[in-house]
Amino acid sequence: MKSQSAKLVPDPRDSDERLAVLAKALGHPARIGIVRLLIEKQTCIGCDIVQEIQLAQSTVSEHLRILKAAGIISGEIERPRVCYSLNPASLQPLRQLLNAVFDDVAPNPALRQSDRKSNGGH
Amino acid sequence: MKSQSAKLVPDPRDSDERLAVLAKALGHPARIGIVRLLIEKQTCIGCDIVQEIQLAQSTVSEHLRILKAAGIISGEIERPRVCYSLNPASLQPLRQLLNAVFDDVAPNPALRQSDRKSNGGH
DNA sequence: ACCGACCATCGTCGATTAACGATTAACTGC
DNA sequence: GCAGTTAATCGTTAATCGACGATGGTCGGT
Repeated sequence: MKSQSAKLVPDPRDSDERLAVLAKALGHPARIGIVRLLIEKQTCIGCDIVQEIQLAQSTVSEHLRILKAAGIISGEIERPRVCYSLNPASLQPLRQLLNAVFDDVAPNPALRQSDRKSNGGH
Repeated sequence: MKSQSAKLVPDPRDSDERLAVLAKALGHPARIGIVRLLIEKQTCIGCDIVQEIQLAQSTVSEHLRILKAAGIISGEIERPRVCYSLNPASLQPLRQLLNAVFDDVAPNPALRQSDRKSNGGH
């Protein structure tokens, strides 16, 4: 038994995996388009997505499935339609990573961004 | 003639493509790990990345190539090493999209999320 | 009770990706 | 010049992805 159920020290690799799943789910133009569509219309959308994204219905359905699996969107059944909506909280980790890239080392309170780009010599 | 050289109206699909490239480049745990490593150490790193990421040198090199191709990192040759560093500006579009996901759902006063899930009738 | 709308799933195909070892290239130091 | 270090590249293999049509299931309307 490896007995790793107790997560005293959160392995960064664990987090990497989750972040990669999120990023990968966004790693396709059609899925970016779906997300953008949901940002715009905000309210849930049904088969309109198939109209907007120029792909076969089954293909769009697959993209929706991937986004759903990553937790980025959620579909609410509303017969005979399905209403999709964004799940902003799910993207929080990825957002934090990107913010960290900008703030250089933001999440670490010890390292201020006083010398952000200075990095004088090297 | 399709005459699409003049971009009077920026096609959103164009942007989708670029965003997807960025997201896809981040869509792998090893590459997330590299980015995180660069956030931490900030200063450029050489072959230490191979040490940190538990993969063969050639594999790590390939991941670095993908990140470089997406513009997320850049490598500065410093023989016999190569110094890698993050390219924060490249991630700006993706960051903006994620911020839009958060902002657009919340601050819209017209559509409160009071009946987000309730959605009684329709 | 049937038809049509909407969506998910399955199976398939080609294209792409991930990983590795082996090799090559560029430079440092002796 | 030769050996050592570090990266990039090549070639191969297995796995995954993307797209599609076809199929089936659930509801609303007539």
